Amino acid sequence: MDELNIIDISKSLSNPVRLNILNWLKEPESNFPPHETVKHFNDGVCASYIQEKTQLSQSTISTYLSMMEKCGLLISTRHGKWSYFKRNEEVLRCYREYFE
Amino acid sequence: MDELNIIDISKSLSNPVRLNILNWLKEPESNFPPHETVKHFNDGVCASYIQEKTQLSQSTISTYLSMMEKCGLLISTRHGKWSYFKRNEEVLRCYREYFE
DNA sequence: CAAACATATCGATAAATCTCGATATGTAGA
DNA sequence: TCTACATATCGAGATTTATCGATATGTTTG
Repeated sequence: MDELNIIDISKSLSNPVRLNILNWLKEPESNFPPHETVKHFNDGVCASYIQEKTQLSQSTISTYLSMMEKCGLLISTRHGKWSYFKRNEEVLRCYREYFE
Repeated sequence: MDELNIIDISKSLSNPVRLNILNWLKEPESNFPPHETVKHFNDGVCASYIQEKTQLSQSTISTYLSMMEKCGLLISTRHGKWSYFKRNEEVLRCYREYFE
């Protein structure tokens, strides 16, 4: 992992809401209600559930999720009209290893 | 390590100059000239050497080093009129573990 | 195709950060 | 105590980030 990515990941992690999102996604079952059309959390949690939990505006959360995806922290998957987001554990591992 | 500290550490790490400083301090011998009054790097590197290497102003680097110390990333030690800075490996370990 | 809905993008404004020069503080030595 | 020097702090302007409402895009279904 190169330095540019480390900077962008660190920027994502330097905001409490974004840090919360990353933490909530560790255990979607206990932090979010079940999805209606998808019966599992294999691809993570849909954006609207995350937005609802944060109490910030839809546009803000969409921007946050997008920047977290761009730097690699999250993986997004589109199912119909919903976008699901889950943690990218491999990128997180690389980020940790950078500081070893 | 609580969330507040994670935020402040992430902020420190989200600036390329500060990230460089942290990396340089991994190997002071190969990144800095020897000190004159102190014959080792046991307490890290003095602020003026770091400032010189970054090419930023003295006040900027002093602020950077201070914020990196406040969040725990660095340990500072005063020897006479010089302040030495070294990595705080324990805090770095806690930071890494937070994301496991 | 039209309506409904989830998400993304576009300005805009307020707040925070970056970075500096100027100045203050602390320390060593004449 | 006076000077020199290393570091810290202050105040300010430029840049970036946070966050919003409005609007655009994409998807499903009647």
